[in-house]
Formats: sequence, structure tokens, C-alpha cells
Amino acid sequence: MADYDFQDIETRWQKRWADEGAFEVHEDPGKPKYYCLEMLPYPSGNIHVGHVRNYCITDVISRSKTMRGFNVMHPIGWDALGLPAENAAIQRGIHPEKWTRENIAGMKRQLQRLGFSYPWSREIATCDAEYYHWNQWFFLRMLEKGIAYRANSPVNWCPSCQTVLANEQAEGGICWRCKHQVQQRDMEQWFLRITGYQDELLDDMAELDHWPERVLVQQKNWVGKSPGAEVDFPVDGLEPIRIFTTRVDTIYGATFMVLAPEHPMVDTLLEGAPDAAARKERIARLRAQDRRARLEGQVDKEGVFTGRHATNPYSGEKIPIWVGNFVLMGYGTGAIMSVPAHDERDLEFARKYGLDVRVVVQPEGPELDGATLEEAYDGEGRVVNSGPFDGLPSEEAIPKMAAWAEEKGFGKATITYRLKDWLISRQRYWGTPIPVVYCDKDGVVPVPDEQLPVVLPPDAPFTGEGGNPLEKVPAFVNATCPRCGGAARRETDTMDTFVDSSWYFYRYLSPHKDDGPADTDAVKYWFPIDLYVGGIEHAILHLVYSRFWTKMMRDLGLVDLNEPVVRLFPQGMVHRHGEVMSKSKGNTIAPDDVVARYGADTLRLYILFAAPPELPMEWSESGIEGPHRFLLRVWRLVDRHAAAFSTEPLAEVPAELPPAARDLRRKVHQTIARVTRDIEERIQLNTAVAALMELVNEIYRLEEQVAEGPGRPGLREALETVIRLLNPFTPHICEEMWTRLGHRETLVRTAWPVFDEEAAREDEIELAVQVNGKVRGRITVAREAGEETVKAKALEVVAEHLEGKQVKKVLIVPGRLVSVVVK
RNA sequence: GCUGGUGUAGCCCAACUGGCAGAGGCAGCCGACUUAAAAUCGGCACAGUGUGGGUUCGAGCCCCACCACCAGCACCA
Repeated sequence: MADYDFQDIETRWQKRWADEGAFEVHEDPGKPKYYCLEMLPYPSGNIHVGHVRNYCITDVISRSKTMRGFNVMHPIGWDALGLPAENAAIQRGIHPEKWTRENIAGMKRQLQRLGFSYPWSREIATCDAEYYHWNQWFFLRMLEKGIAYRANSPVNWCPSCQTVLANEQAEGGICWRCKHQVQQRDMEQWFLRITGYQDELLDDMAELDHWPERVLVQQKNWVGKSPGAEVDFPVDGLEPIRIFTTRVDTIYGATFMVLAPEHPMVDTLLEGAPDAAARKERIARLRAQDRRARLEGQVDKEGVFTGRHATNPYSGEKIPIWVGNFVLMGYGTGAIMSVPAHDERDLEFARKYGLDVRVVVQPEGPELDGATLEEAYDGEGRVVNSGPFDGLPSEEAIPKMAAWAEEKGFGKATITYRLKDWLISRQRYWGTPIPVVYCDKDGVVPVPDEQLPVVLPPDAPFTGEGGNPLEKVPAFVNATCPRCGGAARRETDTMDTFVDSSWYFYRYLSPHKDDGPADTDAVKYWFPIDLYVGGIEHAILHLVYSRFWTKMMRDLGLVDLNEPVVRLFPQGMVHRHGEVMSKSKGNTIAPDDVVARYGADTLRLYILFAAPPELPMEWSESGIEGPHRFLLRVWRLVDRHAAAFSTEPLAEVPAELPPAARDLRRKVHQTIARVTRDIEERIQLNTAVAALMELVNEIYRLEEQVAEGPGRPGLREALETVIRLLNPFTPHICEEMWTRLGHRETLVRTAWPVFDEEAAREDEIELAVQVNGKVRGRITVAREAGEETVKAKALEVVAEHLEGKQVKKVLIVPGRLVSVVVK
């Protein structure tokens, strides 16, 4: 018997695939296409099991789709710009580029050792000037269209990363990368006007019917669309205070207003107020409260009365102006009207400071009383105590009252979003240089297309002493103004690396195109992406940016699409000892060790078998034994017959078969149907593997009975079916067995088995017979047996349970059971 | 607190539109092979589906109320 020498088998087949360029693809109008995408890795130094899980899923889909006759695009690349490379440079004195290239080389070796089916000629690295050239080109196009702009605004500064961050990258005041708390700073920065697409990002979700609901919900929350009204509240001798509300119908119940401590009018209001100094100091304390805690509502509501009043423009009533820590400057106008009767937060505040509570919306049922109200009523109802609007249902009052404000000139209906423009400038070296220069005479001047790419200078100093290393490279900073030819200073900020990943999937299609980012014809052929597999942690980052980028490209006339991805499949994480596997937890598994011990095929099979792909998978040291033993079992089975079959002529499986051979053939075809469906429709790869194990068990059981005689061609069919169905999961061992059975062509170019419904059909069916819901017997009937036959047989077999009782009903569920109801 | 997901054998997990709770694997037990063990081959056992109600001839699956764990959202006016 030949040993299963996985080291030898795997490296040999990897070499053959590489030599043959087995996975290279080109546009082929004669075939249906399938674009199978996975999230490209950051070259941190090692492929980890999480990546492996991601890439095993896409590899199975890609290989099976190829065998099913599709022209499959399944590319890989490197998200190669980013901070860790620069930190390595500071800490270890290795240039970011060297560090990155070495990591890429190592990780590429790891991926190749796992046998993934990539067209390596399409490999891209975003740190190639050939790639980031087009980031710059896109930036210039957006600058022309006003989508890219420079503005001064409060931004998130991460002291640990020494750079600013986009809003969604500092959620809850925490840097997404290093988890440090960010600071607020006012800085002039570059933004992309993603808010120009905010409604489209929401509306086009209707097209994303193969995206998981939880991702869409997250994105929807993040965009945070909230229709309402803005209303100006006049203040004697000052500018009016503008508030935003979603419930203008409750405005007659506004008994006070509250400004965010950072609101620009706070200081002005305090001037001339009694005890101004003391109030100022207390407000300063509110400002100093932990920002993150304030954002998350973790602090108690606190406020300071300014001593001033504003006028409710609807009622003409004077109401006190407060400053409160629960009002945020970053949302709406940073000022609210407070309606304690109908808003929980306002009620809490009002009770704490003894402010009036006035009911202005009355629901069905007992009359609400502001004085005793314990819970704010924030539902709908009939508007009361509201002057001319009394009696209106609140949903009708909202548009009427907003229209009234507009008519009178002190307000209007408006929509507020939580989404902010995408801040893309970073004060770091290892990113795409933003292609503009600053000229004393001409101001901000874009670098002309023909001068692109603006290349990162290789000789920047990585001292770690703060400041962008690019600023310290005179040859880079000192530029010529493209407009006037005079001296100019080059922009030293680089782009957010999420820019790189927003469009990389277009670049794969024409990775070396030098006169544009993407080839239009190739995009037409391959897009949209049929399946995108990756981690869900990118739900409001990469996946939103990518959707925006495609819409922007569409508006530049580059693509004819609203959405890049048809089906999104977020795979589950890998856990160990009940915790997420991560470097910081110190519980990682190195795929290399597993490959050395069990081989790539076993690792692949185990990862896919251990849990459904979308759920977390628990890594277990003993669990891997099962799939490994299974492969040995298949290997021995094929080994017993390979020599003989490889020299025998192929024979048709006869239509008439002895029972054992018939049973085997049925199982073979049932398995084809199950595995195909589990892979293609359900992406339920664990059950596909289980079905294959079942089939192999069945072959073992029947092997001796079908090895000789009319069943023999069926045995061969069974073996070859197992090999072909298993190939996407464990391609090396399958190629080897396939060859040993006498085939010359690789499985990469071999068709998927064809399902024969007739062969899969059961001839006899066993039915359970229930009496009043309890199984009391079972009968075996021919597949085509009529209802009467089934009924008679069923009643006969449970006769003793029917004695002395009256049969009320007999239900026959075809192929399942017979249910007898008696009384 | 809100939304979503998950809860099935000692463990990881199956169960198509409501139809006999068990496919697969790990661990366990018994036999065969072996001087013996491992490996291998064959076989066995184990839960009534988180809890409590309901609908139904029939519920793991549907409905209601809870519990636990996970994820997301959360003072967004």
C-alpha cells in the first residue's frame, strides 16, 4: 500500500498548478462568469487561522464553480500600506517598505502552501506606486467635482497613532486600530464628501437583498437619517438659538432649552448674567467630563442655568436656557428644546432641577398630568395645549407645524444625519501622498495627471519623535507650483489606507493598466462581484467606503453599477478556549505547524467541517483528528482499487443492478445533490463534508459486495464521485488519487459529477405510523404505492392500538408518515 | 434598555416547506485483528431539543412570556 505522504503530494501538486498556471483566467464571453472575492490581508507578517478560514470558504466555492463550468475570478492581493509598517521602522529600524515586502513574501509562501486557487499574475500590493498612482488620480477627479475638499473642523486625533482619524474609525471615542482614546482637535484636513451619497447609501440597500440583515442594520444606524425640523428661538439682544427636533409637534410643551457645553453661544449668553463667573466654572467642569462617557451616556445628567431666557416662537413664552452635559455638539445644532412630558431624557433633567412638565400630546386613555408624570410619553396622540394646532393627531401636526415655521420665517423641515464626511488625511509616512502643493501665490494647486504618481521618498527619517517623517524630507516637500512655476510646499499628509481597499477589486481585473485605474470592458464582464467573504468588523468601515467609491466611480463614468457586491458573506471568527483567537490574547494557532503535522488538506477540511461558516468556530486540538482520519480512510479505499481501475477500460454502470450496487448508486447520486446544494446555495460547507463522510462509510459497507460482477462499474463511479466532490475541499490528495485512477487531466479541468435524479430515487419507502401523535409502528411500501394501499397497511400494523376506538381521521404525509387520529 | 443571532448527547454539530430527534466528527464502551499495544475494521450506548405556556392529528421548527450566552446599537434631540 502507498503511504499518504501529504508533504510530498501537496508540494508536488502546488508546483504543477503553478507550472501550468492552472488558475489564471481571462474574459471569456462563452462562459458564465463568477467573481469570488475575499478580503485582502494586511501583510502583518503571518497568515493566521482567521484568514485561513476566510480563504478556505472562497477556495471551495471557486474550485467547485470552476468544475461546474464557470469562468471564475478568485484573486488575492495585499493591503500593504498602513501604520504597523511604520511602527516597525521606528522600533526596529527596518524601512516600512522592506518590512512590508518581506512580510508579503512570507505570507505568500504560506498561502501557496495551503493550495489556494489564485491567479497569481493578478496579485496586487497597494504599496506599489503603480497602484497608489490611481488613488491619487481618483483624488484629483474628486477634487475637480468638489467631492474632495479641505476644511477646518473638530477632528479625532489619536495620540498613540499620531494622526487624525475618520469619525467611523474613532467610534465611541476609541481608535479602531490601537484602542486608545482619541482627542478632539480643531485642524484643517482633507475630506471626501460621502454625505453627498448618504441617501443613496440608504436607498440602494433595497438592491442588497443577498446581504445579511445585521450588516445593513449597522450601516443604516451609522448613516443615522433622522427627519425633523429646525426652529430658531429668539434671545433678547442676541442671535437666536437654533435647535433641531424630530418632534416639532411637542414644541408647545418646551419648558426650557439646553445647549451643549461646547455650544459657541454659551459664553455670549453668560455675559451679563448674574454670577457669570461661577456659572462659567461649572460649565467648564461639564466640558471636562470624559468625552467617551458623555457620548455613551455613562455620566449622570447635569446642567447649569445660564440665567438667560429665550422665546418659544410658537407660544411666545419665555423659557430658561440651560447648559447640559447630555446635549452633544456633534449632532444636530448642539442645542435642543426640552419637552420633559414627552422625552425621557428631558423628564429626568426636569425632575432633577425642578423644571415645569407640560403635557401637549394626549394618547388614548386616561389624561396625562405633567405634575405627576413618572414616565415621559413619547408616542403619538392628539395635540393639546398647543394653540391653533389643538386636536390634530401628532403625525399630522408635525408637517403642519414645520410648514408654519417656514411661513413665518423662524424654521423649516430638515433632515439630520449622523454620518459625517470621510476624513482621509493622515499625518503619517506609509500611505498614498495626497497630490497637491501649496503655493503662496496660487494657493492649493493639484498635481497634474501627467506628474503622477507622487512617489513616497525612500529616505525619510523614522525617529518616532512625532510629526510626519515626510516633513523632514526637503526633496519631497520642496516642489514647484504647476501653475506659476514658483516655489511651493508639497502636501505631506497621506491618505487613509481605507482608500486603498475601497476599489482594489476593480484593479485585479487589469492590475498593470497604466492609463487608468480599471479596464472598462473587464469591469463589464466581471462585475458585480458575485460573492464577497470576509470579517463583519468592516460593516461600517470598508463596506460603506466601498459602496460609496463605486457610486463615485459611476458618477465619473467609469462603471455602470450602483453596488459592487451582490452577495456578502461574513464568516465567523475562530475561537480557542472560548475566546476569540488573537495575538493579544496569546491563543493563536500557527497554520504552518498544523500543515507540518497534518498537511494543508487536513487543515482545510477541519476548518470547514468544524462549524457552519457563518458561526464562530471553536478550535480544538482533538477535533482535527477526525478529518485527518477521514482522508486516510479515503486514501486507503482508493489505494485498494487504483491499480486495477487505472488499467481497466471505463464501463457504463448498467441500468439493472443487484441490490447492493443499486443502494450504492443511489447514495452516490443523493450525495451529489446534497454536496452541490450545500456548497452553492447554502454555503453550508460543514454539512457538505458530513455528506461525503456518509458516502465513504457507505462505500466501505458495500465495497466487498460490489467489487466484482455487474456492480463493479458502480464502485468506480462511487470512488470517482467522492474524489471530484471532495476536490474543492482537499485538492491535493484528490488530484493524487485521480491520477492514480489513471486520469491524465487535472481535476481543475475536470467537470463536476452530474446528478441523475432517477438513480437517486428510493424504490421503497419506510413510513412511520402514528396513533394520536405517537409512533406505534412502521410500514414499508413501494415508492409509487397508492394512498389506499398505504392506509390499509398502516391500519393493519397498528390494529392493536385501534381496538375499541373510533378512527376519526387518517393523514398521509407522502414519503414521511401516516398519522391516525382515534377517539 | 433596544435590535438581531444562538441554545439539540460529555463536546463540536445535523434535522429540506411543522412529519419517526441523529447525518458527520471528537471523546467513551464492546468485539475482530495483534504476543501485546497503537493503527485499522465492525459494532454499541448516551439527549427528548434552555424554561413555562399556547396553536396543531403532530412542534427542535410556528405564537406568547421568560432565562443564558454572543454581536450590534444606545443621552443622536
